[in-house]
Amino acid sequence: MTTTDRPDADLVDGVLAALADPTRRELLDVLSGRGQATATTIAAELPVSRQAVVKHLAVLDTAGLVESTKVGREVRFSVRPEALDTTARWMAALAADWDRRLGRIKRLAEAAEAAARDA
Amino acid sequence: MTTTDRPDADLVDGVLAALADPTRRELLDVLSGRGQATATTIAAELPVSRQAVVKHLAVLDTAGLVESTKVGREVRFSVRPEALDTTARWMAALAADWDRRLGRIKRLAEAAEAAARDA
DNA sequence: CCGATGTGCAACTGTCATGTTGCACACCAC
DNA sequence: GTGGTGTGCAACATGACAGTTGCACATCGG
Repeated sequence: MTTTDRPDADLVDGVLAALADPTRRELLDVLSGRGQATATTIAAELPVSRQAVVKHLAVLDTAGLVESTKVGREVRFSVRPEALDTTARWMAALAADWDRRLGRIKRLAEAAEAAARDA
Repeated sequence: MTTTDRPDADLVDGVLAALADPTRRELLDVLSGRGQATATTIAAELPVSRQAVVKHLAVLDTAGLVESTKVGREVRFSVRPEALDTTARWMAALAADWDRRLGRIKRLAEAAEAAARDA
């Protein structure tokens, strides 16, 4: 069960890449707090230009972390938890996998030590 | 409960930044499979040089995802699940938070619609 | 129709991370 | 000691990305 074998590898890849940027995480905080917001609105609360926000939102959209709706001449964005949830589960499974393997290694080491004692 | 308020913000930041790189994730797969490995050993299984692996391991070490032990003239690395587990929990909590807020927004919207119907 | 506001697109710059190569140094076995 | 193997350090090229600015286009209110 390696990382790349999992079917949602692409999804996880996108989410991790998106969340790696602190500005994007802050942006998501603002957005999740408002429920709905446009790029212009969000930019007013962040130390970056509107265009920077637009680009970040594009990345987040590709990653499936936000969705957009056109209302008249403005585009309202909102948060989408599914991809985040999937990635969280992936990560928890990976951590459990590491734990399992470490336990196995440890048992093997102990067995080898016991064998060495007997020799 | 915003993202940056959480006490392990630095830890999460490091882990996310580290896991954002596909090569590092592949490296971690190799390492978790072997239990123990040196930079040279890992580089033999990846399409990058030993020096590249060394740099990646440095990042992973800073993020708390691996630990190193000097044995003679070689440095053996192994995986460390704690930081990964913490980040997984952080992410699950964030997803739950988004869900909660979306539910609240939805209820407010329905209430507003009902009020508009009455008017 | 017309000014105002919001959005989309494109070019440009600076910066940072990845990956490489070359060399010096430390350690193990014989 | 000596050759081989493993590691550390430094300089360098390069590619990706964040962020900015400027301008064109669409849309709403009066």
